[in-house]
Amino acid sequence: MNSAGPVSAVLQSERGRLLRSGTAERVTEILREQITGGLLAPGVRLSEESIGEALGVSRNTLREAFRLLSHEGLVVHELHRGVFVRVLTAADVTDLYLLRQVVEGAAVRSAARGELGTLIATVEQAEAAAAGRRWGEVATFDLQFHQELVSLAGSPRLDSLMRRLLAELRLAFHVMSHPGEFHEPYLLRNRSLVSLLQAGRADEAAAELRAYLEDAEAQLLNAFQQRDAGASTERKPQHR
Amino acid sequence: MNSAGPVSAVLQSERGRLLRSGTAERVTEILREQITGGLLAPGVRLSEESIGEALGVSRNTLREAFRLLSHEGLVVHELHRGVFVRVLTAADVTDLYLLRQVVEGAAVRSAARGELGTLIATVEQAEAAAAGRRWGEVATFDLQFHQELVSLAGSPRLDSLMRRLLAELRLAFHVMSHPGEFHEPYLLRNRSLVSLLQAGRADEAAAELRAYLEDAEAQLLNAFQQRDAGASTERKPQHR
DNA sequence: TGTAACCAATCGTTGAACAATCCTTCAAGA
DNA sequence: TCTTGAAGGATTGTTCAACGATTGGTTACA
Repeated sequence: MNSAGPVSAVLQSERGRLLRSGTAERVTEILREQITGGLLAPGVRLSEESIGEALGVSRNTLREAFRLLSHEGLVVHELHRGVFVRVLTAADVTDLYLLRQVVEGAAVRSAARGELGTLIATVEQAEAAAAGRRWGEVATFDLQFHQELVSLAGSPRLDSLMRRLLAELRLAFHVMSHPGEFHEPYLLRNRSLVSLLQAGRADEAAAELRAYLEDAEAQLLNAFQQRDAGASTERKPQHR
Repeated sequence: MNSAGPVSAVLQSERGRLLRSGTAERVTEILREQITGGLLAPGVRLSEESIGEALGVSRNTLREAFRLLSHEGLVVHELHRGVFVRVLTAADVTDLYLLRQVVEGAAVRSAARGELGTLIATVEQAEAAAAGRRWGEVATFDLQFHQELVSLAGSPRLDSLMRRLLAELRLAFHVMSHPGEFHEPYLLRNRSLVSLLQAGRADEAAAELRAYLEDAEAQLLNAFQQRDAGASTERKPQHR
């Protein structure tokens, strides 16, 4: 029983890194990265044969990965037709932002007595990236900021929910002409959000967050309206 | 265009049931039912060979189903060891109820202007089941009530989140001696919750819900403490 | 022009095979 | 007695090949 000392505790935290493996999981990660990164555009069909060959895995293993991605909402599985990178609708955006309001709102309320150090660091990284006009990083750090905000709640399930939520949201970002720059104006608001939290003004922080999300949603929906308006004139059959 | 009447709407809602097929999905449903129903007890190992043979599906198909259940948190997948029905900890219960507070709290706030008809019907079905001492049905209708409460928010993602949440929660119920009767005292509170919503007293409804969930969580945690206390004396190796 | 029949491509599922890993057992040694 | 180490069997991880089922497109025909 004395073996359950600090050594054991440290090792236990590392255990996950050892056990986690599995080709299917790794394939899932790769595909998720490609999809959220925009390399696999929404609407594209993911053929079992071609992708399996490209990654050097068998169809069965690939199918396990597809099932996971389908469960996360990043791809859509249509029977006997294959899996397609999901094409989000305006309704999806609305739904995603409703969820963000709920999740991040709850996180902010419980973040008053949290450790804000990592949050501040991320804000500064984002600002540095914006100063250097590295828009890709700006987007990454912006999303990371909100992920860390939720993690202050200390709930594993809220964390993974937020992670999936943001992954889906990245699908939506790709409809815009300049997805990276989209995030830039919100860095100031991230900064002020942290300031309010530091000052312990939780109510104001919640209000600021709500307005933040409403604005971002409106801006995204606007981009979607432009896309849908153009879709009727241009010929751009996603599929079906 | 006149064909897009009520008939079309009904058929469209049923379309999913037609298109959805796939052995893996059906296997997933069966296993999920068995697990949440308690027939496959927490800690039990799900052997690929035996279950595959019992259901008459191949190992590959079964593994796809396992991946989905693992993603839902109903089973735990350990590399090269197999999948096990999840054994929840007290921390899991706390986390699940934190999520319920967030999700159902948000739902109640947006339920004031909702249609409460189905909600009332479910309460009455639960009360009838309780009068007949059909505890299994009481539990089912109680959970259905909360599912319908969330569905008032009109968010597909919130719906599926709540569905998975309740499925996991059922895992926790099985640690109690009389899982069915556990729900009975809460039927009164479901009823009063609806009454408050009908009266448009949203704030009081939210407060009632919060207290409701706090009580249920405490009761569940109590059952878990009893289990963990007994586990140290009895020899009851779940696995490992 | 429209419809029916055909055909190629792909998915859905199965079964078998082999490697990798884990668990159990048992024996050897301190 | 306790720990360590070495088989051995059992189960999972992954691949491969096969065949039926479904889909989408193309051709032939009325």
